[in-house]
Amino acid sequence: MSDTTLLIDGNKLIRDAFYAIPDFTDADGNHIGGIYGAFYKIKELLSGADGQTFKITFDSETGSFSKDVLWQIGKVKELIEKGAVIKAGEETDITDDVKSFVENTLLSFSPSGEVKETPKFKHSLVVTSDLNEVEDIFKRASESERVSYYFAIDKKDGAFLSKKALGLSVCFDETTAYYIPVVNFITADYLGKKLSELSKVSSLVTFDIKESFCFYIPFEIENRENGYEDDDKLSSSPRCFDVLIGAYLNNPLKNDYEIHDISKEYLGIPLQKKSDVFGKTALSEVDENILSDYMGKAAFICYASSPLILKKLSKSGMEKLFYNIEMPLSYILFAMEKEGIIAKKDALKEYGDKLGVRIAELEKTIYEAAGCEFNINSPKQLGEILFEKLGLPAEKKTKSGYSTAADVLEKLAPDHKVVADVLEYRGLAKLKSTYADGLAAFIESDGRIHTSFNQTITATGRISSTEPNLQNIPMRTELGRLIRKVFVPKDSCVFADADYSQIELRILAHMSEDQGLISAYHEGDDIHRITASKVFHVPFEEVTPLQRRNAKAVNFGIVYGMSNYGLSQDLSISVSEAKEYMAKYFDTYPGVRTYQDRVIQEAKNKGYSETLFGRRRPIPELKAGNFMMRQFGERVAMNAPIQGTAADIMKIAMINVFFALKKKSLKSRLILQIHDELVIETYQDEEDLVKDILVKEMERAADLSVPLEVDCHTGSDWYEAK
DNA sequence: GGCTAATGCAA
DNA sequence: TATTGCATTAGCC
Repeated sequence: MSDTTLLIDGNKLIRDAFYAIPDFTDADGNHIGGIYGAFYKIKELLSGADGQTFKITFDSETGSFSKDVLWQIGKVKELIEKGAVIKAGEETDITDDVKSFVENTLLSFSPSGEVKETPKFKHSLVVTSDLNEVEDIFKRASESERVSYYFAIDKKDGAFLSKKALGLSVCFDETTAYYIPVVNFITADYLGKKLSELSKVSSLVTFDIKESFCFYIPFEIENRENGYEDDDKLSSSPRCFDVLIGAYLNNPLKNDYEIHDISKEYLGIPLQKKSDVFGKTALSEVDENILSDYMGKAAFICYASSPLILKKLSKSGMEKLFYNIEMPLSYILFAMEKEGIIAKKDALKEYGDKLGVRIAELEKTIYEAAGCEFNINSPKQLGEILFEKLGLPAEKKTKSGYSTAADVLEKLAPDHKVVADVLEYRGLAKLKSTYADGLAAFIESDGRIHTSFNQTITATGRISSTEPNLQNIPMRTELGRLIRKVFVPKDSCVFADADYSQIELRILAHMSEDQGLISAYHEGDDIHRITASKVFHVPFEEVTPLQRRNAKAVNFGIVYGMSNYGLSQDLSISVSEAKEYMAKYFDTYPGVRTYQDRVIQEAKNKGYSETLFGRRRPIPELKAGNFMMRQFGERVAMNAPIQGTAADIMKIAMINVFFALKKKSLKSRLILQIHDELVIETYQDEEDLVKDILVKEMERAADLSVPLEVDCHTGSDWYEAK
């Protein structure tokens, strides 16, 4: 019997159909090409299999299927169930009933009425590694105003130093994409040189340009010496264009933009996700045809989408933000990643071992107090031990059980030694796993850590840092802060560390135009003390430490759009006291309240908030039905312009500093950015010049109604320099 | 192995 | 019931 049974793998059938035929969407915009294609294929199969039985199954691996495909698989299952003449997973006779069910289902998806065909790739692909042909491709490309390219890059374990180019795709009109594998005479070096030349005469477009800077430097960067300029005079000359950065500025809320997202959003063309095409295979192991096909499509997408992305940027007034800040910054971030920072492996190990000893002691003590061994790192187990076995007073807080968060345990610690021990254990375990052991794993063959600075992640415009995150190295506790001693400059160098003094509050002063706040910044540098003096009506000299601390908390809270409750938690006071502080604050600085009301109203009207430099953050929460969501939206509306403007200013400062170093032909290099702080690995004989550049360029990055102030220190490690 | 929740580090 | 992030561990599927 089995040799006459027609076996159909439903999952594969639908996925293949999804990518094989022109896609259709229904009235709701759902992709249904896979459903249509699958039924079409079934119809074909059945018509040639009279007298046999058939069996359709849906049990093959679906883990790597895209959401669109999975959704369609679900729909097909639903349709089959509804039809009731085919049972999935069971042998079925090919009857007229079955045939007409398939036929009718197919007809219901016919591309008429509410069903419309979506756009598709039109280009043809040319693959060549022939030197003459490649030369010809670049020659013809150089006659085009706009040329897109995309590198196939292999990276071992994400290590920065292991990056290798496998090939390059190029596209300069909508008819053809080229893929040039790296073989023989076509080296990564050669391709880089061709791109460098090309960048003099054509605007180069790609996706995630930071990844390609290790193969070439665009002419506009190579040739540049001046810092940030607030103009658009360069619009007629060739400029690089990163579709990823453009798409991010247009929608900074989207999590990870990938090429298929750009394709879908701007061209309407569905493309398989990179991970669906290549899985976990290293790119160097991938089938050449599959690779070149994907690469060609990537170049085509960059070429075709860039004008649309630019148009949207212009419409939103973000063209200058894009060309004058984000694009040059991208190169600077690359240069910082490439430079990296030395981390002393032995010192890290020693530090970790020391922690390990104390951790083991604490473990023992805690097990004794608990009367049994358990996993202290598991909040579930810890909660059960503390609040059930030992019967401590519990605040049931989390979805899954007791909260064992630090603020809960801190209240119990004075009365219960075991809780104090748990807190100490937690602190040390954190330092060991995340920092001592965690950082050591990222030290590469040059003894340095090369973090990734991500430019297209945050909703507000900040940079983020990953693998490892060098923007959250401990600072507040002495033990944690000691980690910074393992970060050291190379021979003949020191670190210069410069940070803005309260940049966000100064931006608030500027944007709110509150005269009290503005004059406070002209009066002196201890803004918290000044605020305390004004809020509590006491002479500046008589402000108590408590008053200053409270004023500081309010100053910080205001930037986040804080509530009475939030302040009360932060200061461990009652909500009514917190309310009083807030009221006094707003009496002192009435412009701040007016400003907050204004930005909330504007965000409600426009649907987004905006920085001084035109960066937008959409706030859909403001239209939510849920009160809490709307409240959140209001806090975001108050915070985003401030945090975002601070990010803009820092980016401008980085461009100023980078090109000032270059103009003066200094050897010192920017290596870290921590939101309001820059670190330069500084040659000793350049120390004074570098400090001067840092302070001057950061302070002149924006012209506000209050001065921007920068503190700068040097030291022989990061601990000392900060 | 992929995903989420809880936790805690930074500005 | 404070803004923006990222990494780790457990624990579940």
